[in-house]
Amino acid sequence: MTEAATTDRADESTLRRIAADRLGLPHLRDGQLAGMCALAAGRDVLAVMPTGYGKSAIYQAAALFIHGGHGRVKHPDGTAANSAGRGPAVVVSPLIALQEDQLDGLLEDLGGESAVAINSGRKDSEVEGAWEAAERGEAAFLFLAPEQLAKAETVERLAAMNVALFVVDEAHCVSSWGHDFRPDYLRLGEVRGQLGNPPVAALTATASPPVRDEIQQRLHMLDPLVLVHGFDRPNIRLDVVRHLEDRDKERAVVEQAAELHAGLNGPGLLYAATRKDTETYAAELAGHGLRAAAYHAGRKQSERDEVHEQFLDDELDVVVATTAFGMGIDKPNVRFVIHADIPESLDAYYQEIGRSGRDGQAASAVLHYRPEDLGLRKFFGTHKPDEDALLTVLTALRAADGPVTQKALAEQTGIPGRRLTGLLNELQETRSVKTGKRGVRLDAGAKLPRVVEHAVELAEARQRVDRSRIEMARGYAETDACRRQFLLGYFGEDLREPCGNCDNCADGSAYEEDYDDGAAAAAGGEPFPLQAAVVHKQWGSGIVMRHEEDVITVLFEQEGYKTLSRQAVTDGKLLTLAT
DNA sequence: CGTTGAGGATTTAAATCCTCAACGGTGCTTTAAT
Repeated sequence: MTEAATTDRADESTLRRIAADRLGLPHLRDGQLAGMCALAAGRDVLAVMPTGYGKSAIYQAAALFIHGGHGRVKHPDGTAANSAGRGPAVVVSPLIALQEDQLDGLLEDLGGESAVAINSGRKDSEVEGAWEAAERGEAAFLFLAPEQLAKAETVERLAAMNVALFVVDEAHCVSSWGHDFRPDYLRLGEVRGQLGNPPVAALTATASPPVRDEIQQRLHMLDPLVLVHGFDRPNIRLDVVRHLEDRDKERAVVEQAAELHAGLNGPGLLYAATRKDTETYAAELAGHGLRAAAYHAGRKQSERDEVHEQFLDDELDVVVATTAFGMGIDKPNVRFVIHADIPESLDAYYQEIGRSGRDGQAASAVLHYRPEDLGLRKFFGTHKPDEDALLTVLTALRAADGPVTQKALAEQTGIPGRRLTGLLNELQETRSVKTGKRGVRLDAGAKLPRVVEHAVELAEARQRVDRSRIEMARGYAETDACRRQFLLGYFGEDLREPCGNCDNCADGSAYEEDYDDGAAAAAGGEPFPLQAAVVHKQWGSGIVMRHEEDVITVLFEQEGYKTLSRQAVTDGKLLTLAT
């Protein structure tokens, strides 16, 4: 024990030295060193920290530590690995632009070919050069998108070089994109296995408890160290403006942008739900004399780059954007974030408003809300499984004798690769279909129509959870209580007092009808305290997320967020504390 | 689920009302045609 403790301290000082000397970080913030130590010792780490806090330093220092030969990493299955320490950290990043940013930063600090990237934006010769730098042991970091890891050759080539760490940046994408938009995100846990189960670092700026759980599960993380830091952003003022008519909302949004820009004397973001709306708002703001530009995925890459650059250089007052704008943006002086339409979840909302006030100065987040706007979010979240296609895939799997590679399956069924991945993800949820080293296979005893049915049920369950997340966003918009208490509660943080910096605190409604949690708990009157694990007769196990005067909100694993009447809970004995 | 725009019907024959279909976000990669 003592020996191990001494060694840990030695590692700690080595990591501090690496951070200071090689990454230019002489002072580490809360959680950074703990994360580095855990990773360097082979433990998985999930870091939930805002952009600019220094999440990346966690994996960077740990990777340099291992890559430099300090590693004595033991994999969770007990096998030793990386004693030579020459393999790179594989960093999965959702956007090529983010890969390039990270790469530039590392090359500035470390030089040479210490970091490389593999993506479609590079010439074949560059890609081959990157591979060779990694194979020589020169590159300590290799950046790529999850789609690259969908290619068997890529995974095989990586597996041959003793990967030091498996890093998933913007890890909330696993949960938010993996289920439809970018299905390769759901394969990362398997890929990790094929790479010999290196320690995983999952990094994200925002993730509510169920999203954290899903990240851990999908990446096959074992007993990870979960670090949550820098979550509350008290300098961001929170407001919600409710509207009945669309026209009134539109006018109010434009006026508000002009007012906030003048009042806070700085640039801001305006988020709208559709591309068309971003164009309309940008034109109207320009009519008010503001330097405004629209940003969405339908614009040319060159135009998007220009908007991005102008914004960073303070040459724009407002960027009007869809959700396409923002990931990786680290601009300190963004003074306001206005939402013309409510986002699909508070996870998305918190991430978007978190782009303001990074410098700690006063900033403002205003949500313009109409209940009707939730309809579009429901539509975006509606993806019913294609039962015929599922059956086609299952039939092909049944016909095959033993495991089939995905490539063969694609040829056989005529379903293109990406779509097939999505279908296989849905089928794998049922556990009747599994992916092994030699390919995909179907359980011998499985009844095909039953498997399809099961896959549909699971997809529907997921959709129920998504709907409940939309309902939580509605709850935020409609609450009379402190907005910050609501938001932080959603992320599992307990803010004891109303914040004093939101509209409901300002008009006093946050102090009325206040169900005093602390007092009730102290008096022994609250049988289900915040964060308590509970079991519901019908909905199974969950966690208490929120108390109000007459209702309790519980997050159920299978059903999502449910609001229960306190009366019914007390009278009907619906809930029991989990043991 | 809600908004929008086209087209037809109605009636203040030039504007208004109605119905119904279409549409709505996020990015990787690879390939074919200029």
